[in-house]
Amino acid sequence: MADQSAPPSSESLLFLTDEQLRKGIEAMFFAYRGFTADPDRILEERGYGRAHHRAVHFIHRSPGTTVNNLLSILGVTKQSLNRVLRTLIEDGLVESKVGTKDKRERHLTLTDKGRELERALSDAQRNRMRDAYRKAGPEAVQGFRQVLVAMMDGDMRRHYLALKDAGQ
Amino acid sequence: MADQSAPPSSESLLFLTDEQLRKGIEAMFFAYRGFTADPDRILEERGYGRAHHRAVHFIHRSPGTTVNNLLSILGVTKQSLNRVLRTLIEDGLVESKVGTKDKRERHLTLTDKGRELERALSDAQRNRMRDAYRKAGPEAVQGFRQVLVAMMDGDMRRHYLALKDAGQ
DNA sequence: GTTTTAAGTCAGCCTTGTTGACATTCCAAG
DNA sequence: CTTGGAATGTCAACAAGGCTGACTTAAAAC
Repeated sequence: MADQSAPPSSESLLFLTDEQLRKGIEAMFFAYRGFTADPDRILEERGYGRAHHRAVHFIHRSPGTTVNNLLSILGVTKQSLNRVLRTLIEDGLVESKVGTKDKRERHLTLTDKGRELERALSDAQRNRMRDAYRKAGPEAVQGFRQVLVAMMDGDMRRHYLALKDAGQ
Repeated sequence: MADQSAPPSSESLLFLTDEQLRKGIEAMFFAYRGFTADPDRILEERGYGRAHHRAVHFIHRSPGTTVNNLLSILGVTKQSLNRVLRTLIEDGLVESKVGTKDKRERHLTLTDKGRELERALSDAQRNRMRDAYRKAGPEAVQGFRQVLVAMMDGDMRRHYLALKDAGQ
């Protein structure tokens, strides 16, 4: 599924100067700032940080996910995640239910309050993304996603592709 | 939400469902991990962090830049930057020279040792970027950059565009 | 001569990452 | 039934790298 598109074999020469690549790197750096700017503002108002955002996002995306699964998606230690998760549970944004089949596992879901925060964050981020897409045009969107996927490490690509997708 | 599986091919109206936007957001998140993974490894070996990388990158990019200019590009406080800059100067990677015209200013340049680190970091990062570009194809590269630029905040876009560019 | 600007420094705080050690629970294999 | 190991949680300590606020020094600007 990863790469079956026509390899640029025949004219596989992309003229990629160091300067062009450098501009790509810098674009990534500056764009990521924009990407996180709106959520950061909302989070700060409510006393949370990016770590909370990430947790809320992926719990929303995969309701009932286990702590271990979340750990491997987020790529942090359980101690680090636990601190964040604990405050979210205490504040009533996340619910942790002991597994029925395997009672060692905890299944995480958002509460109404948690969904409300997720809404606010993802609305802001989607608006930014939509504006960027509109400015760049439909063809750009395709290319954007393709390059990003190609930039991921294998593990992360696997996680990315595993997320429920309502079609490209 | 019934059926949006058809890609909006070359339509000027973008059908941007929440799901599509969400996948873009997640792609950005996972890709940024890949983007920083290689430099992070190199930095760790040498006892530096991403903050050092950013400083070294932009000093290399704009030799002789002042501290104030660097501050506005990086978007951090001078106390934060100073801590990083001090270790780089102590370790002999960066040189700080009093300005000739305005003696309040310090002009920052990389030493040979600094250039060596910058080389290692940017080689790794460019290789990743080049591979991603190759996998995605030439048209994707255009779109990638366009969306990223559109995603930047105004200030950052200004900085980005101001960086010397040896042509697209 | 006063004010403003550029830079540096000190102290302290916060978030979010890390290790390491250890307790608990409980599934599953022997 | 017992035990090993997996999944989770928790405590403590630490580090990087953000932040604010207060303050100094030097030089430029007015």
